Amino acid sequence: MDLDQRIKDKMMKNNIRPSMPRTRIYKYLLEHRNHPTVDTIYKALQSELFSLSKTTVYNTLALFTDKGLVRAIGIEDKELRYDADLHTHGHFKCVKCHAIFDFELDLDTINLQGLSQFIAEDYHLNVKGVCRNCQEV
Amino acid sequence: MDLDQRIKDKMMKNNIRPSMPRTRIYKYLLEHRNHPTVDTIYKALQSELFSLSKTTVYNTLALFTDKGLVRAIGIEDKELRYDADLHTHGHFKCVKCHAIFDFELDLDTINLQGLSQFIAEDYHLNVKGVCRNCQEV
DNA sequence: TTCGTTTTTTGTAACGATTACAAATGTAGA
DNA sequence: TCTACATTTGTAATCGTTACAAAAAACGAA
Repeated sequence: MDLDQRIKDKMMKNNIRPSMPRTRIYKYLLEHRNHPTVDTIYKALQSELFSLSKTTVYNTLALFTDKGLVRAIGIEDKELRYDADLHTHGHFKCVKCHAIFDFELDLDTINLQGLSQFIAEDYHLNVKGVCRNCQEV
Repeated sequence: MDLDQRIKDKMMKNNIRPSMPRTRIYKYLLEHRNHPTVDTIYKALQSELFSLSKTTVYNTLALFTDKGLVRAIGIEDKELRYDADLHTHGHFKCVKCHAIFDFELDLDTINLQGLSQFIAEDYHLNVKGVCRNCQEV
């Protein structure tokens, strides 16, 4: 089964009608793991979806987030970024070059006794600092 | 030494001139650990600082954050919240009542091998879910 | 103290990401 | 095809935040 078909199946399984903008946006997120912003996605897809509206990108990402297809990551910027990678991982933001990196994270190793009173649904570990490249300068 | 004096000392130690708005804002943060927003602080202090400007609150909090007196926490909202509690802890946001809770967190228990390439300066663990009160409904 | 300089505060205007909303378009089923 | 519903679109509004320059306050030297 090819990628486009898998994307459609995934969407239908989550009660999302696989319209053209939606499948393109989801495909873009699957193929670009660099945590794009709404604007990045919008600009990238304009050439293939002539009439695409930015509102559609917003609507679609809100829908995806709601249905659990993607995660919104807000790491100190004012604009949200989106991530189709659902496996547990943290985000590192370099304060010098502003790039965002994924890093491996094993939630099981964390002592989360402090959360015993809560029903936790979603974990976001955001770390800021200096990335490898920027350390050399 | 009384609180006001300790606040002034703390500020001067961090190269922050202890002006009236600054000391009041810092004091407010020390006495209100519920992660207030800029607007909350602004409204609360208006009665005692007649001419206070919202810009001053923004400026002051940016300065405090820069000097390491407070931490800005951005937990999925568009507006930042501020926390004068510098001891390591996580933030839990209830998706039902939108309240934000602190929870104890031992960073040493986390396997952060994935960060070995980076120089980490700042950790933010944000968890979303349902708080104790909202579970009962 | 007084003058001149620097820092801080203030108010207004601008910015930018996001949302509201209603019209237009597309889609599915009878 | 017709009808009902879902989706997309464009524009306008919202709202937290920032830019900026003027006003006010604090400081240091003479």
